[in-house]
Amino acid sequence: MMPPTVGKDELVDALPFIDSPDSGEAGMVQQLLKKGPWTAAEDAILKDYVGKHGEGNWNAVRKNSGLQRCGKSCRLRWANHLRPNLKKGSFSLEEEMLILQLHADFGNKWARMALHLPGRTDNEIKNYWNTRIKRRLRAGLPLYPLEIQKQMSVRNHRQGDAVPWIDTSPPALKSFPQTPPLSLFNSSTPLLPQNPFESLLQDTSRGKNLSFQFPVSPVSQKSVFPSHNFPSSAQYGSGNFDLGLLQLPLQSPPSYSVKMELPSSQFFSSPGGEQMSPLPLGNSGLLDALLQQSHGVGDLLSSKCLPMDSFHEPDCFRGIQVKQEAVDSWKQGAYTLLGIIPTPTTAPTTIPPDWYDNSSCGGEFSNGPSSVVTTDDDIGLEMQQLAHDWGFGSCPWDNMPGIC
DNA sequence: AATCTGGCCAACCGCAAGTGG
DNA sequence: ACCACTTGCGGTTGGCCAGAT
Repeated sequence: MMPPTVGKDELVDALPFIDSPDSGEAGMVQQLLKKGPWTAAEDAILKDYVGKHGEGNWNAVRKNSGLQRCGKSCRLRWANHLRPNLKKGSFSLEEEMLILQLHADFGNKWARMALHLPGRTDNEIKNYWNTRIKRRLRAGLPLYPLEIQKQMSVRNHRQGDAVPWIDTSPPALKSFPQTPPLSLFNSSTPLLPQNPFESLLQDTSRGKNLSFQFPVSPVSQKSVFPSHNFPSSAQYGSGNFDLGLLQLPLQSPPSYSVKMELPSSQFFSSPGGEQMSPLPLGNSGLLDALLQQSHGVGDLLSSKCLPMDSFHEPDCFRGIQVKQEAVDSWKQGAYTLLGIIPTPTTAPTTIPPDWYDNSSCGGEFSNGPSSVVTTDDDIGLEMQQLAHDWGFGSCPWDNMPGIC
């Protein structure tokens, strides 16, 4: 195998501060090429040269100007520091927001981003971003403000292409809140005393601590994520159970995930879901979905997909139903919460077959734009057990493609 | 006062694409 | 088509500085 070709400049670059061969001609006089910070004198020489000869042909700069710098170094110095109309100083707020948007659009395409920021260089933008990333990752904050995440989600879903993946790894549990628990089935009490996603709506790009609150069964006082920390449905027991408020640091909401592994019961107030406290529609797909699911329960009841009895206990549900309206918002990039994995404690329930057709075991079932959101990754196994308990010889969905 | 740490930034490095002989 | 060279890009490194310890 032939060794890779190495450009002259790279040879030069590999030998800092020492003599290096010039221009490939054998026996040429060795020239000393300097590295490191540029001096004002060198800048002046480069400026003068480019002023007379224009940009480009950077190796000629070295040859003709007397500068002891390689062509690459000259080009970089000119592009980043000497060329006219360069902006210096910190990025303005507008520039920062534009960078966020551009990064969401392009990813780490610094040069492309720089085209949209007159006077700024790719190196500047890259440095800004890298610094920002480190800072926010350290702080456990999402890289993008919610609004941009939503836009990414919309775009990603429409285009079906990959976008820079946001780490949705489980946030570490920081603390249990002191909020008095709510009774889930106290009809006079809204399920959610406040919009738990309110903080999500804040601009998080400027260092605000981002967190949100999900009501969660105290039985499972471990963590909303990861899902396997949740107890199985049996552990919820029956009848009323209280919700605690679990405060989670949010690294980033899923950008376009169709899988939100949350305890389904947290979203259910009472049969029909009418007591779900109103949440602002349109601020996020998740909010939309929450609204939709609250309606969806009622629709499920009315369509008799599930027996009424199923709704008498919170532990009937292992998933969240969101009706067709949610599909529309999903098509616009909203998070998907569609479908339900019913696990009634008393009777088997027919799951409409078109609700699932692929996806992985338990965690997610989907049907085109729809998706079933489940509470834990073991649901497939649980469902098999339920099928057994319900008297099926085998799990009725065993033969469904993609369902294990 | 000395040391440590993190932020910031300029510059370097390696690779790939483009170009011309 | 091949090769040498140039150019551009994105990742990484290292030095400087300020604030914290």
